[in-house]
Amino acid sequence: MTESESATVDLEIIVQGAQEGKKLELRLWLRMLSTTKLISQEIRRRLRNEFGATLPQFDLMAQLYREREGLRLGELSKRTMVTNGNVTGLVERLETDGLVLRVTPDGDRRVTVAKLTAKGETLFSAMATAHEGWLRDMMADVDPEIVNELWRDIGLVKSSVSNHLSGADFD
Amino acid sequence: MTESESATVDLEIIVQGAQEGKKLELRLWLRMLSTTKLISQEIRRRLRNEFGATLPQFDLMAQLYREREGLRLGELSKRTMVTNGNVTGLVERLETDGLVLRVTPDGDRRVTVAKLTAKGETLFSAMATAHEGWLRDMMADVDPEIVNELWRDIGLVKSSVSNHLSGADFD
DNA sequence: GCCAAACCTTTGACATTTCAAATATCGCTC
DNA sequence: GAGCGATATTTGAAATGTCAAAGGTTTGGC
Repeated sequence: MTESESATVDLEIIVQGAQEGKKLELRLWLRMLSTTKLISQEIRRRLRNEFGATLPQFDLMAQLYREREGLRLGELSKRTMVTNGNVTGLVERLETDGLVLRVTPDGDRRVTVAKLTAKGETLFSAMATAHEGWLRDMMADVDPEIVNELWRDIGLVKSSVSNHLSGADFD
Repeated sequence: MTESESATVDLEIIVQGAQEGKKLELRLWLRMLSTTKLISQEIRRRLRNEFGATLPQFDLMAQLYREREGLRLGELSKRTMVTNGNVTGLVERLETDGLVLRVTPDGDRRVTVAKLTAKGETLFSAMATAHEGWLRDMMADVDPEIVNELWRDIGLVKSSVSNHLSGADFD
């Protein structure tokens, strides 16, 4: 029935020779990537089954939920880490579904501001509650202390990566 | 250098109220996700600029590089965590580029086996070397001890998640 | 006021992604 | 040896994703 046959897949197979103390970073990366994919797929499946929504839509609405006055599309693009062109279509579809509203402010006609509708706020609120529970469940076997450490240490990775990007990625 | 002001996008904004000891799992997830996106985008950019390849193509070739005799498409699908239908198109394009070969074994005509060509092996070998270096560079500021810990602890997360999937997904 | 540079969004071409349904083949039972 | 269920891949529709180029708008220098 499910399309994915058996899913404890292992992207990490690529490495295999890394246990000798070399390629630690590659090994970590592959495990991060496969774990993230696993969690994403689970969340996507549940969002779809229980709310008929997609993960990118959820991500976008999450940003708008925090900014009730709405956000410019460029700002949405930065916060969701999605390209401008992509945001255009995403917002378009959400507007069709009546979850998001698009407005052009008087001051600057280059700008489009997206904003959650009442319907959008209601839906997102429900999804967010469920979403948080799913994550708690999925990570139930992990000691909260470890969760905390991971949060802190992944922050170190994020900082390091941010400081070693090739493309000009600055504000 | 904290990532807060300089360009490092922040999916984590969704949380904000989590620092009080609640929603630890959500907070971790958002940081994992944003970090993974950041690294993925950097790798994608470099693969594109330096090799004219895409990340999914690289992932797929990585699996084939480890199995010189080739892999069935279903097996490729599992290992790359990509759906069957997706693998079809991916392999199709790689074959067009002369990097991969498709063969139907005599024994079972339902099956398609994909295999790297000599050209594919040469290209992947170069990409893999570069790829490993990129990761080492990006994580250069992180203590190797921490990298090791992260690898181990993310393994705990992965296990926990695997044991709490809704779809029947076991090996 | 004018114009060039900068800014914001959209568009278009293409690749990737999922899901569900369709195809094709194999294995087994009778 | 006909057919049924299981297996393996492909196909098709819709959404997401990147990138580059094109469209409007605004701004600043003159």
